[in-house]
Amino acid sequence: MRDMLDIQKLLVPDLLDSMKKRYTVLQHILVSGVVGRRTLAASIGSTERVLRGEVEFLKEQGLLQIDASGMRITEDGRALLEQIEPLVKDLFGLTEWEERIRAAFGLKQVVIVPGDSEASPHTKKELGRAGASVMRKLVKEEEVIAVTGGSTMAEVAVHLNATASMKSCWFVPARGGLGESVELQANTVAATMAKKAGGRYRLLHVPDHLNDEAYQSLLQDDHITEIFHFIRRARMVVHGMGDAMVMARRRKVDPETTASLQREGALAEAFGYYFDRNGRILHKMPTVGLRIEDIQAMDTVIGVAGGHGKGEAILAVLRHGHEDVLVTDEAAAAEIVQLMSS
Amino acid sequence: MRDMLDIQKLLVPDLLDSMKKRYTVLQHILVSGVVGRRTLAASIGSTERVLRGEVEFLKEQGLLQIDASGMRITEDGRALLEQIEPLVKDLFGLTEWEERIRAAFGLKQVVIVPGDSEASPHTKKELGRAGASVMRKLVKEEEVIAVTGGSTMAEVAVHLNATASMKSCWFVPARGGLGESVELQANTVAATMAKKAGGRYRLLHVPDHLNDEAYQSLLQDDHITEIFHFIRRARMVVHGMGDAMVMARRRKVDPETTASLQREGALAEAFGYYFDRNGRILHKMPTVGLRIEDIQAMDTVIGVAGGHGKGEAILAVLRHGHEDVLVTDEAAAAEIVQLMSS
DNA sequence: GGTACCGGGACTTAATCCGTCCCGGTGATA
DNA sequence: TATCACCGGGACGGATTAAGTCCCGGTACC
Repeated sequence: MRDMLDIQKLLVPDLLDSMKKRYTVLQHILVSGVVGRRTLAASIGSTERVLRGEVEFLKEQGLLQIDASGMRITEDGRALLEQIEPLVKDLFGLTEWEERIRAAFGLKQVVIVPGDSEASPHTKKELGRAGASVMRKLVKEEEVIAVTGGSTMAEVAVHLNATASMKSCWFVPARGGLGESVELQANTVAATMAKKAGGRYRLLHVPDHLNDEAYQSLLQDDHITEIFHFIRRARMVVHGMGDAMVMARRRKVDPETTASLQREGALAEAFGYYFDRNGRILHKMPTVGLRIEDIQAMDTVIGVAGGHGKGEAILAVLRHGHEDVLVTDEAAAAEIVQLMSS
Repeated sequence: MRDMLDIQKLLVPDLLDSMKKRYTVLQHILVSGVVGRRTLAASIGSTERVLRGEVEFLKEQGLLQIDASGMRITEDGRALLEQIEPLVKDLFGLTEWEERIRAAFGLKQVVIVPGDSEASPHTKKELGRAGASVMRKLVKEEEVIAVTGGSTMAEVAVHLNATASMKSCWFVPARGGLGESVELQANTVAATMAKKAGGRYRLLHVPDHLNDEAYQSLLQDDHITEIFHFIRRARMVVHGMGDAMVMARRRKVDPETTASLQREGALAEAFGYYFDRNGRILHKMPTVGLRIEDIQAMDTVIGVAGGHGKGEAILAVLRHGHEDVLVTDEAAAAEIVQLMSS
């Protein structure tokens, strides 16, 4: 049944909205017993005229009846409501979470796909598709888009495809990040995205963590600095999020830095920075690629991450306060919501 | 899953249409490989502009991509199509049957509810609801509506409810029909409908089958003849359909008439008449209530019947050629379609 | 190098949606 | 019993959307 809903979400998303609206109307009438149009409109938060349209439709379907004293639900309506309730919970529970998280952190948009992307490859794909879909919607012409690496971002890349705006864009890695396996590197993700989207890309072949000396000498290289500047032209960044310790290990951060991170309570990692549970950045190091001030000045910051256990990390990054869009899955969202309310 | 779709059909009736349209577009693109907008519009039978809307939507969803050489399906689109295919077959099988039966007999509308109303009480309820829904849609103000008896009609009555037009209507039995158990009698059905719909009713307390002598003496009674004339004012009749022999027995038709019916190949019964397999009326008897010429002059004739084994009878009534709307279930529809094509 | 078909932009018209206001009826209350 | 607040429904105009139609520049294939 879930499958069916997913398909409908893809094929007729606006009709699901309208289904929700009608369900809500019916639901309100059920609990109110008898209620008038204007009263109901106010309590639902709809306008009188719009509600009227819905009510007339529901009457037409025999789900509610109207007389001079107001509207009340019919037996058919009550039966339908009972039958459809689990469905609506399933469908719109996620919508409620989306809105709660969105409002709590002042985001532009939150998308939650059903399932657990850690447990199910299918959900991971869905997460990727949702991420790609958000990118498609928000991208502008002639834009530079910075992306990070990671398995989730790789999945996003796979589901991107060519649109007019995308074709005029440049894809660049947000950071060097050569520590990881090649198919998960930011460079690879940027290249894949460019290929899928019909756009162009530039790469940054530089290890992620450098000591000061090496960093300074890099800055002497004209080619490298030119790419740095190019990357900083990005107005959109799409990034994964992860557990701090897991990422430190994967990035092969040296033992003493790792120990220091641990001591300071590092919880999350995103675009090369480490965050504690309050979203404070723990670790200042010579950065290769986007700096934190670049992120802050960005038009659109899109975070994509999911899976059981990722909730805490995602929440930490959200608390840092510079995200615009979050794409996650049900498993992580459940944790986020739970942590938010505790 | 079917249940869920039925519910959705009630809340957002155009959901399936819209899904089907988009599915069809995608499907055509899949088989065509690369195809242009105008070519596709012609092959689907849609206008260019409408198709364009759908295509833009599908592009937005990442299900197809567009370049200068035409439109082609994406991997996501192909995956979705594969997932949805069995579902669509299931769903639109019924829609196709509806259209086939509708076209074959020149009906205004055919509604098929999924399931077998003989095997499942739930399907029987659905059949009733569908019948009531059709009535609601087609009824006019200040109308006289003639109804027959039977378990299906009783179910229709239960699902009727008050609308503005319905309230101004009169419900009358199409015929006397006192032979059956009281809750299935046409009189009872008419009364129930009137109560549910907020309308008024008049009854006809006369046995269904009479000999000539008794019939003539009835016509002397002013009260009775007045009701006869009232019933004949009906512009809409809603009736069940049944197996001829079963009905004859239930109506307690005398043995010699029963034998004669059997001899002549009586197959179906509807509004008191018996039909052979070609829809010819077998039996002329002094009628109490609507005469066959009344039926023929009717604006709207709605037949409601379903269940495994009823297909042949329904088909016989359809062949008689004065139906406007048929409401049936999947089990009976399957038989009808099968008999039609053989 | 020509041609036929491609997608996309633009404009107009038709239709629908929706905000707004009013009216007569009805049920509860004082 | 008189009053009043709230009921549904009718009406209407402005805004928004859908859709028919035509054109244009680009691309691919002949």
